Amino acid sequence: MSAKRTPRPVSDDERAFLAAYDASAFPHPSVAVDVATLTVADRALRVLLVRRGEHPAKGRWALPGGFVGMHESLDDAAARVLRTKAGLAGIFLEQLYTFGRVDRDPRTRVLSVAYYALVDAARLARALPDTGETSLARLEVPWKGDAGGPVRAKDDTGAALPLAFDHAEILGVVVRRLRGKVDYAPLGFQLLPQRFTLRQLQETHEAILGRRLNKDSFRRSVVARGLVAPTGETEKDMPYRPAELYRYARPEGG
Amino acid sequence: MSAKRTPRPVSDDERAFLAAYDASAFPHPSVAVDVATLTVADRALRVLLVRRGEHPAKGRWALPGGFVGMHESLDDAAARVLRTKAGLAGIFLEQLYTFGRVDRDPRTRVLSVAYYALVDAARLARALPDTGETSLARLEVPWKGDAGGPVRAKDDTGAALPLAFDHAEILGVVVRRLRGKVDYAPLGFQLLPQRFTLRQLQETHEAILGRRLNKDSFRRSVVARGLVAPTGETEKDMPYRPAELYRYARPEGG
DNA sequence: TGGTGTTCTATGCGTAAAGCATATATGCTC
DNA sequence: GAGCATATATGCTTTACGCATAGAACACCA
Repeated sequence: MSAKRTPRPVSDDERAFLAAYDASAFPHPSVAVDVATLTVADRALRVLLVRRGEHPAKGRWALPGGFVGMHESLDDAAARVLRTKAGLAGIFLEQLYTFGRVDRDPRTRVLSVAYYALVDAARLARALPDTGETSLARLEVPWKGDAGGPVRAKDDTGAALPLAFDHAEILGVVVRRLRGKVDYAPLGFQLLPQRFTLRQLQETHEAILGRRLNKDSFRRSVVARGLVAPTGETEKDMPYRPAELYRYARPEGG
Repeated sequence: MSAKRTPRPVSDDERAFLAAYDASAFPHPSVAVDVATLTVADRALRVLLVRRGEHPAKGRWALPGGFVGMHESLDDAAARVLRTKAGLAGIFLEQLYTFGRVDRDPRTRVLSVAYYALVDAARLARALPDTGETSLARLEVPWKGDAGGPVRAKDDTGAALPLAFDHAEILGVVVRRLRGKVDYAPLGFQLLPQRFTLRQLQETHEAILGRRLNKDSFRRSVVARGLVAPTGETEKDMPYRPAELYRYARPEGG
């Protein structure tokens, strides 16, 4: 979304209008960004949650978030949240949806512009201090067509984590978005290290989609579309035949 | 997005926090909604624009919009704009994307939550008074892959209409969204009257996609997926063999 | 009244892709 | 070197898509 600013001639008339404009003439909702940082580990889709130490919803689990400053763009605000609250920078980050129910925050009217980020599991594990105040929750979303609705996040013991605000709804939207995009957008590569096997890529897609895929069809489709390029290397220390390592290849014109 | 509000137990501790909370502690961006109302006429995708009578961007063409009130949801605000500025109610309306560049409005920091609405051309023509202050601009968007970027809106003489703010960018996003969704979401039906011929449906899809489709494949795919049901009626007063009229049929489980 | 023109609708066929099964290859362990 | 688990390659079947052809329905016109 990096659009160039196109300077526009401003008349004296308009200049006078702008000088007289009172931005605080009537109250506006507050605006926050919330970032769902996703990864795939143990064949499951996971999301980074932080335990809230402050009111409201103190003690519950929530997506990292923060209010939007007056002089930063939405994309910049989301990147700032991701950097300061998860220690991650330079990874895939895209706007998801804006949640605007009137009573979604008990403090006051707060809109949430939700973003989602994709990282490979190893990098996320390195970035995260294991303080107990963060969790990499499993997202288990049955297929059930397009119905959607909120999602349950579980820790590794299988216990459901209580989520703050409408964050369960946000997670439902993000999973459906990923499922819709994974077939044509290079999402899986963002969830893997630079070199990966085709099996890893397939398992990543399966974790997103919540269902198994046909092995041969998946491999043929991926290589026929030129999405991946072989590196010549193979994985190491496998107790069976090692697979070739591939890398992401932009399909023509990168 | 009609999520049920789930009441949550509130502790005395939290009650005290909420009572002391100062919502105006620091400045927030203003929030507006802008609605792109789309239809298909003369085999072309068209969007409803209004000429701005006030600063800023006075005299330029813009999407109908308005600020979000403190006590209305985003969806409600978009429906209100659509009702009061275009005289339309009860039609397809969905959130598109939120635009948050810092300098996108010269007055002050204004975020725009963009929505798009779909109507059939006859209904839109009935709702619109022909005052010269509104325009049903053609959207001509070449295919050029996924690159995107701003879009040009033209009136029926082919003259380009100058757009206010970043509304050309919004139109670019909405066209790409429609192109991505039309294959699997029931968008075309929203742009047609209740009864329509398969040819009309195909031309609607072609207008959205900006390219021609294969007639036989389109018909087979649509009927095989059970998206449409024949009504038994046929069109009338055609100078050639009239086609059967169909209606939208929810694919299983409606 | 019957021919002409245009579009609708149905059918068949060749190609491409997807799903599925089978066979061979490779590297580790014992 | 035998056994094992997985990778990789090949072939077959089913399904969808693009394209061409043929008959059907209606208005128009001589």
